[in-house]
Amino acid sequence: MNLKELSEILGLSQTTVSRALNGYPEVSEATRLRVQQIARENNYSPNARARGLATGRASAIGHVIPIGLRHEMVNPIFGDFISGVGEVYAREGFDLIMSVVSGDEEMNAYRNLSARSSVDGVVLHAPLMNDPRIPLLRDLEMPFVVHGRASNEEHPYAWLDVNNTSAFRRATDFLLDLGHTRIALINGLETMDFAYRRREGYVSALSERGITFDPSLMRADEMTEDFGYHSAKEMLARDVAPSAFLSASMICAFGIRRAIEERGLKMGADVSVVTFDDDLSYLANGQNVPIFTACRSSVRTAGVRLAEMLLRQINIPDAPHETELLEAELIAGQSTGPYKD
Amino acid sequence: MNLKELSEILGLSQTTVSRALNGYPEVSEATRLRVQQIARENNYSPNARARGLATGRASAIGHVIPIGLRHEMVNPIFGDFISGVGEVYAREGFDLIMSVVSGDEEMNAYRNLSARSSVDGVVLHAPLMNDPRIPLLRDLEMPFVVHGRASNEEHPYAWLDVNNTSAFRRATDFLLDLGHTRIALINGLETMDFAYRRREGYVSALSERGITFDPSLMRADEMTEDFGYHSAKEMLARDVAPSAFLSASMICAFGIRRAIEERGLKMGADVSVVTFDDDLSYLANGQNVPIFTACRSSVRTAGVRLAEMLLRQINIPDAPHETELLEAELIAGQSTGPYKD
DNA sequence: AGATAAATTGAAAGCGCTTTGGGTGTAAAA
DNA sequence: TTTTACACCCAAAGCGCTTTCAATTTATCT
Repeated sequence: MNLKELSEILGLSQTTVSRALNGYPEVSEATRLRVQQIARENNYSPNARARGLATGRASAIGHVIPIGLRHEMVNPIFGDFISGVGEVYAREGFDLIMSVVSGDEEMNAYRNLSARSSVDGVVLHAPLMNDPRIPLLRDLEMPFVVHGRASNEEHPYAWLDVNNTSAFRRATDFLLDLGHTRIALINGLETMDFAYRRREGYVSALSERGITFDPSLMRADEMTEDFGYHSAKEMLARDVAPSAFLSASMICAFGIRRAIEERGLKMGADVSVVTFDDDLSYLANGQNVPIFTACRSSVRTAGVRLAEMLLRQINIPDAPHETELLEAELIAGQSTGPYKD
Repeated sequence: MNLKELSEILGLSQTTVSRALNGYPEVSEATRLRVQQIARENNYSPNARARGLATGRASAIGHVIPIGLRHEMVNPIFGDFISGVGEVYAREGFDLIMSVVSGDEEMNAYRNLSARSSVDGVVLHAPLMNDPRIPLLRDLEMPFVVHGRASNEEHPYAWLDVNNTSAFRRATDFLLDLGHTRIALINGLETMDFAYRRREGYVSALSERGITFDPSLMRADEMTEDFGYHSAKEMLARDVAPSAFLSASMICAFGIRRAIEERGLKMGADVSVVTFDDDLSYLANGQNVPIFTACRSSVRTAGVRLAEMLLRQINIPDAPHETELLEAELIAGQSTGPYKD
């Protein structure tokens, strides 16, 4: 069923039918109703490509997902984030186009989306401190929003980020207040902007209390269960072991807990753990009483906000770049307790 | 840069340029090279929508992700599965279009993709035992492949599934061989086909040894850490507690381990656990020695195969429906040991 | 009633590509 | 030399929609 057929059924021109369906005022209310009625009965929806060709808009947003060395987005937060943006796209009539490419093809993927003009804008994931994708997108004049920030980018751009620095500063303070002084940091890869900022928060909280950070208590890598486990295991085996851990993800925190319990210690009593918690739908941090004391910030909500921000930017191209900084909640759970000698 | 401009630069007709770029034989090798060269220099890629309109093919595959009551796909396996299919799409020049919709809108989402003809085919996720989406897609004459199976569907269709029944039968046998007889099943929602089949495997293994299954040892729900924890906690508190658990997902298994250790027991020694392991990139089951004894089957590989299967089906529409049944590996880890009184 | 304005509707162009159905020129065959 | 074949290239139609511009009808005003 296409416009032509539909208009023949109705005995109207394609023009009028198109107008009726798209809410233009030059069509009488009576015919509009009739058109909508018959369109529904015949299960008509305009062909997406034809409409796009005619309007010059794609009604689609691109998400480029690199795989290979950097796995960051093929990761636990991915599903929840997509569910957030996707909800907005569905509501606003946009498609979500995902390009999964090997890491070295990522820049080309953006060039391609632009050249084939298959999207109206893109969402940038997992920004690095120096992120070459940002100048590229600016060159391509492709609207974009960033989930996170790129510290060394000087021109303005639209972003939404969690205040990672303050979250980890508060988490560190929380542990310091409990009497812990040897606090380990199990971080994500520090070329990632968020990991760098978390480290900053951790280091600054320590130094404000006159504690110089101990590099041997700081590790950074991809945030797997295994990484958490092995890091904690090694540190706990030392003569002077840390009494608390700060983890960049729930998955890591599971690994840390495994190492703690394997050693016959009890999390919360003997060793404290604070983790960042992205509030994932399938990884609930306990039901009533949280398992982990955590900095919590919903990645799904971030997706919703970012999508709305991007669609606004597409509709109003020369509005100033929006930015939004979310504060994570620090929620107390069972994984922390006062320092014991 | 579009075809018209490019052909003007080259001093050729649009026809010839199009043919040169698309590998048609009616163009001399010399001009083909020249065209490709200039096209690359000018960073030309054909407009996706115009090409789609002209060819009648979308060069895109749809994935409909329901959210709301059934969260199954906004879940830990999602990222890895997408990374599998996405790799194939990228290689073959297909786009991946994702529709995130609330559960009750799912059927409409498929109708829409079809009516707007924005995809050439779809991948069906998380099939139910009676899945209304399958007859719908057949009605719409939309090519599709199913990740899993729908037990009560009688007409042939293309699918790829893990042999869930045999995997859980073998896992149960493994535990029985170790002397366990009170084995709990922590399953996914049993309206989901895979969960139903896993239960079948579990029950049949038990009955072959003359053990009638105990409904109080079987639970089914969404596979969260919390669900695993609470189920195991409750069962372990009984007078006659199970000595082994069979878990439908690593996430659940983490929760089961938590309950075990919280009770002061040791996983592997006091209580055994076998889990299904989807071989997720961020949830490695230990590095050298697996943490959990597990039925392992890579969900990423499943994605790759399914995507290839679907593209074949699109290219050769009247070929018979392909099907593929993968056997999961049963790998021995540290989470199982002989039954102790 | 006649003139003017407003409300409706249509014809046709155009979005950027592919593809059909010719053309033209050169080499091989008659 | 003329014919036939082939290699190479092009004009134009058409994919299904939106939108400009123009035409028609109906309502409003002297």
